[in-house]
Amino acid sequence: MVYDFNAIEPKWQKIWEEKEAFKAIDGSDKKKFYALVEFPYPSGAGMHVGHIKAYSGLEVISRKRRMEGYNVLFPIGWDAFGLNTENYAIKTNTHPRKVTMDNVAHFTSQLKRVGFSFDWSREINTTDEEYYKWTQWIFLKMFENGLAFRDRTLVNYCPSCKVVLSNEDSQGGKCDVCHSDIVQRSKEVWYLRITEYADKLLSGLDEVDYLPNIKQQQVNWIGKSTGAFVNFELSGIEDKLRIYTTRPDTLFGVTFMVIAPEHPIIEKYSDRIRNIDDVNAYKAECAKKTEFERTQLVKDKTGVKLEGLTAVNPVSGKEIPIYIADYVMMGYGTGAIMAVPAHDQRDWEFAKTFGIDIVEVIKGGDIEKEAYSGDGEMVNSQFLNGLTNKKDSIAKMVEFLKEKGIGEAGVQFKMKDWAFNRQRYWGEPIPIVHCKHCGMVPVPYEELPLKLPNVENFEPGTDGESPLAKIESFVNCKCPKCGEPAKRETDTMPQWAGSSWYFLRYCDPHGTDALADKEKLKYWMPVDWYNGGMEHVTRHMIYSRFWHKFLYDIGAVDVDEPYAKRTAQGLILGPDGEKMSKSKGNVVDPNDVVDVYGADVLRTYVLFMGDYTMAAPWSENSVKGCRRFLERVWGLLFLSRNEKDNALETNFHKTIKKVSQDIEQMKFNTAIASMMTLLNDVCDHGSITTEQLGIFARLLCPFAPHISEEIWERIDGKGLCSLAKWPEYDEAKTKDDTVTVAVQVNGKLKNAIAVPADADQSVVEAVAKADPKVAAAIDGKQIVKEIYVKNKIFNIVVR
RNA sequence: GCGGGCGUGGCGGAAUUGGCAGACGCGCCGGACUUAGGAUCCGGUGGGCAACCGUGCAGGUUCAAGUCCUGUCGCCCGCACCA
Repeated sequence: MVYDFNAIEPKWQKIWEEKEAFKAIDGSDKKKFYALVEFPYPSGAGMHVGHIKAYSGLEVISRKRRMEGYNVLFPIGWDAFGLNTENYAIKTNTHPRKVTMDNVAHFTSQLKRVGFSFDWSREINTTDEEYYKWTQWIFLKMFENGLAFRDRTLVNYCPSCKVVLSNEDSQGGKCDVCHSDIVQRSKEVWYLRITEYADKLLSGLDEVDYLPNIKQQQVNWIGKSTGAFVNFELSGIEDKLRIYTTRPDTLFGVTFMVIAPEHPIIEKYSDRIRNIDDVNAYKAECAKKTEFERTQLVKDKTGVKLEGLTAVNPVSGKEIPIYIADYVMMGYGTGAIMAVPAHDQRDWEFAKTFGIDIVEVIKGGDIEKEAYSGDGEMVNSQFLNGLTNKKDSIAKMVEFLKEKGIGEAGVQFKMKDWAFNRQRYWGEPIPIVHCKHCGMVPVPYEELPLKLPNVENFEPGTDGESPLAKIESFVNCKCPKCGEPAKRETDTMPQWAGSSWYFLRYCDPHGTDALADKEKLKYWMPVDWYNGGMEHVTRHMIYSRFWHKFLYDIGAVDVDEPYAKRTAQGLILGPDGEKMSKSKGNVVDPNDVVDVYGADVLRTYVLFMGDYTMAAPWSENSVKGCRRFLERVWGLLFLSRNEKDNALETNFHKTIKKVSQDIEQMKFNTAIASMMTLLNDVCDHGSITTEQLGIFARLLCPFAPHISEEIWERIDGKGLCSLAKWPEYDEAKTKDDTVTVAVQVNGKLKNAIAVPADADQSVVEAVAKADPKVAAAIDGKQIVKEIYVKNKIFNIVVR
């Protein structure tokens, strides 16, 4: 009988929904398990199979946990604010809210067809007023605590999207949304002081179980470095030039200073700088380039010497020149460096270009050829001379600097504060009022949510001005503090705001008194297992950990790290091996696969196609292989049923063990492979017991739940297969009675022999030597050594 | 330049972490059943007639190496003049 997925899959999806089979129960006595997948951004393109793979991992684990008796929270929602929706809305002249609703409907139908075991009763949407009320609430708390502030600096600006982007959103100098080149411009915008949490974000990694590469990437992004700040005196001026260095021990080798073109000291002492015209010309040239260009194009060192402004090396007392050069960035450290050409390649190149002295202070390299950055004996460094350990020499120098009051130890982070703003319509309004008398005044908590006005024209302004600025009724308001006429902030929050706390809302999606009820949070948090894409590791993952740590500090949540465990799936590449993209036309729509093969085949294939954490190309032929597998599983129902036969007992116990263990390690491909092997064994054997069929259905259920339910029902399994008890194995019964032992002579395989399991060496030896091939190989030779690894290998070394 | 990862049949990928390389699937070859097969079932399938040779390449350690060590080449991802 043919397996009709078109009838069976919707049947079970309906039953699960009616029975609320996957509903998470707040405060249940059962052990809780909170599985989180990254909620999708409902774009107009719909889901592609990559989404299905991303959710299928924890789908399998959640289903297994339920069968193991856990109270599982496996929620889903919509990260629906954002530029893509808004751009699409503008293009099609539809309101973003309408676009969002349509996209959510489309995504929902796609997800439901696949049969994911989400608790749909907890569905959330970041654009709901009752949701973004709390996003605004958190923002106000940050404002109250000095973590949200405005500043005028150079910002990353996307001329195409017409918005300011954070560092995280403009990685590689490209806009994350439209991939246009980023330009830098000076603008006053909102920031979140994430750098204040840099150390906590770093040390928190010690207590969580993230895949090592995920941790490493966050460590690199945070980019902590330890070193020292040193204040250099300027000849004839009271002011000091403050620098940051990781190698204060090389201070005796400093022969010049370099400051960033934007360094304020230039303007301050412009009357002293004799060649100020040249300097300004250089500055102007640098300003034309983006920071990206300045850093990306590693080319010849350029710069201009400041005539009339010099510094003094605080340890040698020598007067040294100051240059401006674009290889020093205003955005890192103090925007000024002490240059040690002998031991820093960039400084070395600069010194060579400008004919500056190169003084060796660490022995070990050839500083004529290149800078030497390795370890070695300190020379030309007075009280450091003779030290060979970097740690010692740094410590000694820092101590000296501190004693003399010219410097102190310090740390720097590569991570910068989070530019938290969009000059766009489709985002959470920032709940701040600008008052002439009172300055920036927060919208009172009881007035939240500050609703996004419903307007016809939401096109962005021409010069980085938010569309909200055009809406008089929104902009003009009364100051909450003094009551005088005031103006509302018109920037909205960036894409990442709503997703920075959504996992908390799932714990209490309909609560009205707090972002989530304290008791419910206590029960569900932290997230036990979070899976998502590598592309979010240095964006969403960092942002949400930051918000959560802040909420912990103000007592809104009880644990400081939100995610106990984090894994990441690999991409699904197109059939051509390229990354799936609309422009390449290699995107596979899950609906098309479900239409032809059914949901179970799709689910099984995305997990069978390769290592879950690695990229793998889509292959329609391999999809067919999974269909064949499931159809043969279906055939088990019609195989002869011999209830007394336990010939395959070992095979079943082995498979239960393998599947159980592999799922925990996300080795879904080998879990499925072992079920295929078992199926082959059963088919070869020609009969199965009802109990065994029940075991098979339950093992398969997390992967292919529809067919499993149907089989379960037809063999009169009790209740839903999805909630039936996960099969257990008996370790003793996973062992075969006889095992094959490979026999080698001098490490070369001669034959394989069958011996009783756990046989002694004497037994194996006797059987091995009786084997003709082995006997021939050792005939007339002297046996030097015999190595026996139980149940595996017997190696005879002869001479 | 820094950080992370990968390299195994025609293809996707396995290999209990040092113990029979190529599980499982795809594809391919042969056969059966068929009016038909791009359906299904059965058998075969790393290379070589063979001894043997085979995990990017070259060494090394070991009774034994895809796995460990040294060197080297290639590819992918992230960050990038970070002082």
